[in-house]
Amino acid sequence: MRRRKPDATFDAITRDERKQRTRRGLMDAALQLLAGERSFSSLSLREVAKVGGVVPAAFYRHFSGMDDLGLALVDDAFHTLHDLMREARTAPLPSSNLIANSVETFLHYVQAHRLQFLFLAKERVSGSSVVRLAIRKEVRLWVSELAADLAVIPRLKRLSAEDLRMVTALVVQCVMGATELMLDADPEDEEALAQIQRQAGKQIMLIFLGASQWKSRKA
Amino acid sequence: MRRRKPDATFDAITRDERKQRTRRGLMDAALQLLAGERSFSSLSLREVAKVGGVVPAAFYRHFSGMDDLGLALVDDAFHTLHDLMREARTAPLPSSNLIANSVETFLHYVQAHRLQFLFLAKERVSGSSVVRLAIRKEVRLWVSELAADLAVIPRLKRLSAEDLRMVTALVVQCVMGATELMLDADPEDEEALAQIQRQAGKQIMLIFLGASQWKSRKA
DNA sequence: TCCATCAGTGAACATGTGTACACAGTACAA
DNA sequence: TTGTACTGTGTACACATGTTCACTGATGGA
Repeated sequence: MRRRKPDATFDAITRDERKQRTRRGLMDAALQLLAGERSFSSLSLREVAKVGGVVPAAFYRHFSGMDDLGLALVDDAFHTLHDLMREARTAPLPSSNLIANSVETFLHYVQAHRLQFLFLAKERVSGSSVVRLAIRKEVRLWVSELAADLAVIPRLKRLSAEDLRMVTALVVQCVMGATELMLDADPEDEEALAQIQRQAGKQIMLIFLGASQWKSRKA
Repeated sequence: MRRRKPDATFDAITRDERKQRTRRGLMDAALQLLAGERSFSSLSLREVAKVGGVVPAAFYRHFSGMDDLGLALVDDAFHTLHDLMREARTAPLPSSNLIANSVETFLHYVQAHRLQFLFLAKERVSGSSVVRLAIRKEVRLWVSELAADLAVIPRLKRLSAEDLRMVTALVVQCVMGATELMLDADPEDEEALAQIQRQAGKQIMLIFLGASQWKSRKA
């Protein structure tokens, strides 16, 4: 019997490894189906199983149902996002046009993980309540982290905690909006993508401009 | 045998009127089903027909399919929104805290037409491409209108057309974000709603603050 | 070597789905 | 009053769906 599979390396195919692979396959199948105009809640278990190259019943060996798959996708996507944030924090900070650079970095990242962010953008607002709440929780967490990061910027130091969070929420909203636009745009159309990126950059700069003047007006 | 309709007047039931009524019934049925955690694309024609109090086949007397119903709902919802805008334009303009007032008015309106805005918020990002594109088109139109309205504000007069649109888009994004939050919140929880409203008001004031300083920095 | 474990199979089920059709009752124009 | 147009009904069909079950065959520990 054949044990060689045309894999990258000699297959050290432990059973667990194989299981992880089909699990991943199911998740990718769902993402791929989502890439079109479908929404996660309109996907059927059988459909996902078929694209994942597995019989419906086998689906249950990995997930208890579609909701479970959804939660796994949420975890996965935010893991990706978390990686970006960590990476960005340890990178050198050219304070000259930090904002434009950050926005550019972020949106490139979105492009590179298009399907995952597409999933998040869609299900954040329309998914089953389990999935939706999971996403919202993670987004809130993200806002908190970002607020902590922004707190060290001199111009924003004077803001109260509440106002800082308000500003951060606005920034995140702006970024999410730009993300949605990018996901809706043709991924090949470089110019359109650049345009979206430019506008988002301007908007965030404007927010910071407003924020730097904020307290003085209230005081 | 048909049920009595407890209408305001004796029913002067012309046939057209009756037809409009069941058509409306189907649209309301869809909205009501959407009120839960469902998304429009996961609704079935039969389901809508049942809640609308009509047999599946009768559905086709009013819509050619679910997509058609979706488009009708988009039209309807934006008609509602358009009414608000017109109303707001003709209202007296207390320029003192115009922003806070406008935000309050808008968000109250959202509450009053909860189901329609819920539909828009969900399908804007996740629906079938026909419905989604229809919504995006209307939103762009709305941004244009709003930009024209904002162009007369003294502080914003100096902005270029492109920058004005950029600012307006940011305002709209902020409002849509607040709308989503309201739709997710418990409609009974007055305090939570007020909190969302307050934050949105602050955010928009901050945007205007930034906008009023914008050109001077570029010049 | 042997054998328990377990990812994946294939068939079966009850139910839900979109759509088509002939039909029924009635508003309305003639 | 009569006839027609038309909204809504009931039934039927072919197919998709979620979930279950007994099964198979390879893996990997003993």
